[in-house]
Amino acid sequence: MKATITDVAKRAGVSMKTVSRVFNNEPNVAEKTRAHVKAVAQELRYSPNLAARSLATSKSYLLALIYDNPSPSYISRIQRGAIDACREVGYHLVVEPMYLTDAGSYAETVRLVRTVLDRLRVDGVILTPPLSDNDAVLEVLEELNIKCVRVAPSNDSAQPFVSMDDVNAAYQITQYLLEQGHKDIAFIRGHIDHAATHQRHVGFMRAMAEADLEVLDDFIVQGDFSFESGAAAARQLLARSNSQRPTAIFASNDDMAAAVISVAGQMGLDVPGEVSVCGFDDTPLARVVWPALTTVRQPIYKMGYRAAKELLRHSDETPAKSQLLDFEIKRRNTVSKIT
Amino acid sequence: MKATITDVAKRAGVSMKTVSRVFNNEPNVAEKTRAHVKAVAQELRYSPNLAARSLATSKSYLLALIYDNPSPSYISRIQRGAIDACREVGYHLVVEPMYLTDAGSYAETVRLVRTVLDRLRVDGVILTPPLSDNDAVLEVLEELNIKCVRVAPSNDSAQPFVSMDDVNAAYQITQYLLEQGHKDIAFIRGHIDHAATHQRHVGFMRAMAEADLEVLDDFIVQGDFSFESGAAAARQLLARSNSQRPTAIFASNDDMAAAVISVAGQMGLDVPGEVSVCGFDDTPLARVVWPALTTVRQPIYKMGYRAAKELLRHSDETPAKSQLLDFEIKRRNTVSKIT
DNA sequence: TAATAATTTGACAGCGCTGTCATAACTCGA
DNA sequence: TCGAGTTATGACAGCGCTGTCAAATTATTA
Repeated sequence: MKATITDVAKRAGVSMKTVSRVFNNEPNVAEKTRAHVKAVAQELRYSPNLAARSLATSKSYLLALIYDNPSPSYISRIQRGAIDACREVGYHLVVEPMYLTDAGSYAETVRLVRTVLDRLRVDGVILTPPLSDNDAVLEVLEELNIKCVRVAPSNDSAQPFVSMDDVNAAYQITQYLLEQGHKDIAFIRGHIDHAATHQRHVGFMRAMAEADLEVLDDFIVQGDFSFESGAAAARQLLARSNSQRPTAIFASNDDMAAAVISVAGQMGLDVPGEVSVCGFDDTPLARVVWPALTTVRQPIYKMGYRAAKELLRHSDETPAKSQLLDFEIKRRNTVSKIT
Repeated sequence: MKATITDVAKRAGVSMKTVSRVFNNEPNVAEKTRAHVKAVAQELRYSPNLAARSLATSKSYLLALIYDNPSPSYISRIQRGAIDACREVGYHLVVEPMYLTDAGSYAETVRLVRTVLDRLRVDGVILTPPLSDNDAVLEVLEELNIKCVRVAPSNDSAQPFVSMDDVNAAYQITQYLLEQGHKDIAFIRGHIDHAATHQRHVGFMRAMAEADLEVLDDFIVQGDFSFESGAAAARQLLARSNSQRPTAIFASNDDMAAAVISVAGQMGLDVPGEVSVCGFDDTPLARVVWPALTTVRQPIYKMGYRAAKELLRHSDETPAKSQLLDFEIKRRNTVSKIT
């Protein structure tokens, strides 16, 4: 049915091994032979069988993206980046969501990770937050001896990671608020399991401290990155009387920021006239809400790309390297100057 | 390093074949033997090697999700459904985005599909719109003899599909608008390549026709499912003077509907007081905009699940079966009664 | 030109599993 | 108790490829 390497070899009048060499770009094949084999292969529509290759080399030519993150836009950007990197070298990406809550017990999830990896024997794993900080998962990976790159982790296990400087980004966007004359700035924290939650908080506090501004306890509200939690936080913050109300709210992601805008609208408060808002992430949502959200653009696609790239690197070259990517403050229309 | 079937066989004092039988739930193994083998396998932390299995059976235990759809939320719901179905039988999902425009020429994309499938030899493919109607891709699949299930297609190639009744859904939501007393209803069409675009249009027209209402040409505006296209359409529709303006706008997806709400807000028009809006899809966005959007809930997760399930069915059972799933009208806050 | 080195090629085993088919071990009824 | 029928088990080849290592060919040098 499908042409095999043997077919090509026979037809080209060479050994299987030579065909193999050609398809793996190995050296020591005469240019003439190489061209000929390629031609024959093309003619026969031959393409190597991954399974056989995999069995022979004990590599799977597969990377896994393991995630437990409810944001489709985040995941899909990571995914896209990873796939693009995979394609450059003929790899493929298998996606494995791990919804800890769904699966019942925590231990059960770890077991699922193990099962999946045990069977597939992928050549590398990309872990997104909050899984990138999950020690149990990391342990399984180590035990199974599978390379992994973590996206935006906080703890420093030995594993390499790709990340951006969340602290600095939060610091900078807070500074921007400060420059616009805001002093009474509230902060909505993200999900407590995410490393970024703490980092962004730290960045915010640092900027405020440097400006010698005190932050009221009441102006720090815990959210969980969901729209609903943002709405609840906003209601709490905006319910105050005029003089008591923050002039700006920095929500630590876009969903929560969108909720703030929405709640403000419902309460008849003009954004950015009466209250300024910033988010974090630059999800598609940020451009879709009105007014368009001032936020931090995370290089999410690039993180996925770089993570996969790192996994795909021949490890005999330079040692694994973690990377910090650039972010960008997107000034749009939800922040006004205070005079 | 990793335990193989031979190790288990030796340790359990049986042949490899018996171990194999146990792991494939084949009959004709004594209960006692079965239990013993399982115990030994557990002890050795054995799990079968997919690649070897794949080579021996010429099945890959892999399904592919091939898509060319810019909506992360759509894709991620399909993906999730498909993965859940895969897990039930130990399969895995590899994702392969195909961005026709990115790749340059159209032919090149088809070539990419072929390359990817040629190498991976997945056991089945799920195609989402608009790829589900792409004849060139379908042809490649046929030629490679790979099973496929299409999600929400329009044309009827022989391939099975999962879908919902878009015509009927559009019909029903239009009727709902009609029941609320609206007569001047505008419709924003989706991307012209998507089958759903036409189906929803048909449903809308049917409801209007049955109510003996004429639809002005100007009240049918072409969009492309993007927020921006929805905004443009909305500006055009809402710029009219009061008496000329539609009292309701039915956008054929949520992104465009969100744009309508946003533009209305910018123009100082109250939603739903002065203009009612409905969308289609029930994306997360629908609950996040304000007021919350009245829309049609598509069973997207379920489509992914069913599509994979169909692919995974032993084809010797009943023949391939296409399925039409249920939708649901979500009445939220963007439609008001006209008196 | 012969000897040596470098390059190119191929034979063959084996990666871990399952399909086929033969054999062994049981049932059970007469 | 003996075979016929049934169930349980195993030997072995081979899926399509690559790693190893030896052989053949070509290039280089003295």
